[in-house]
Amino acid sequence: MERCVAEKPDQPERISDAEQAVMEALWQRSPLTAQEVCEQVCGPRGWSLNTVKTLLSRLVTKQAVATEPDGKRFLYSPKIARAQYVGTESRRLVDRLFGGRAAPLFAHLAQAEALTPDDIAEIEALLKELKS
Amino acid sequence: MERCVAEKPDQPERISDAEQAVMEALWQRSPLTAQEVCEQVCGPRGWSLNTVKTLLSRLVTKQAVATEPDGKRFLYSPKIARAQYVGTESRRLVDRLFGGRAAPLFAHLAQAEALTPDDIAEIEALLKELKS
DNA sequence: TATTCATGTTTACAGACGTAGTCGATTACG
DNA sequence: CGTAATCGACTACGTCTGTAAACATGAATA
Repeated sequence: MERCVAEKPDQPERISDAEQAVMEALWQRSPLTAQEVCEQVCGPRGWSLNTVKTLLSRLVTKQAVATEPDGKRFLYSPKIARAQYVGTESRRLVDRLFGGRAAPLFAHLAQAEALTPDDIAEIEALLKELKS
Repeated sequence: MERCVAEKPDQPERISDAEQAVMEALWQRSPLTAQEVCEQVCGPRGWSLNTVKTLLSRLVTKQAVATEPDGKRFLYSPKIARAQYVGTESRRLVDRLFGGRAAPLFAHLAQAEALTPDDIAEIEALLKELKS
């Protein structure tokens, strides 16, 4: 009887810090096996393959990555785009810290000398484009 | 013998989401009693006074708020400035998501129509100032 | 075929977090 | 003085995270 199992607009489960590292690997290239993901991240983070496998399955549960069987193993690929992730995360920050307005964030970055002259130039260019 | 107990540059403990709500109250006005903090936040978040008290003590442990005894109760005040908190948090985001460069964050916000014309005007003004 | 290897699945476990109840001391009130 | 209200301290407990070990299973190999 297929009773409505799909609850669509399930706001995407948060992706944790460690999980993000795995996502980054997949966003860079995919599909990958757990092994291959490990090759990308185990070194830098000092993780074991097991850790990566755990993170991958959690990400599958969270619907953030998809699996496709390939012989005895799985190939993993991201199911959400990096841009989307970046979007919700930065929005979260802007909401939490700046009452939802982006200008104060910008002001803060500027003040905190977090903006290099290059950044500033780049942003100016963007602004010009926005106004056209 | 005073064996180096002070470990100074103890990178400031993360402040959680719920804890931040308490901090916001204290940043707005301080010192406050637990009671008063609750008056600010319990309503909106549907918390009990106990919850606030727990959060306050966790914040004290984290060295994020200071206590000053006042008769039988305590007065709480922030020990870290909001600007500092905002600073580390936004830096975290920029690092995690944009490889530490602020321009891409800006670009993203712009693209995601998260920038109102007002924002844009404001940012232009800021830029002008930065360049002077 | 018996063993080893690779791989996904299950279980583990400590620490952080959200949310709050309980306890013990102090104070205020009747 | 006895009792209720207040307040901080301690305890609780389920979930999420970081990090992995143990297990099951099928494939490769000796």
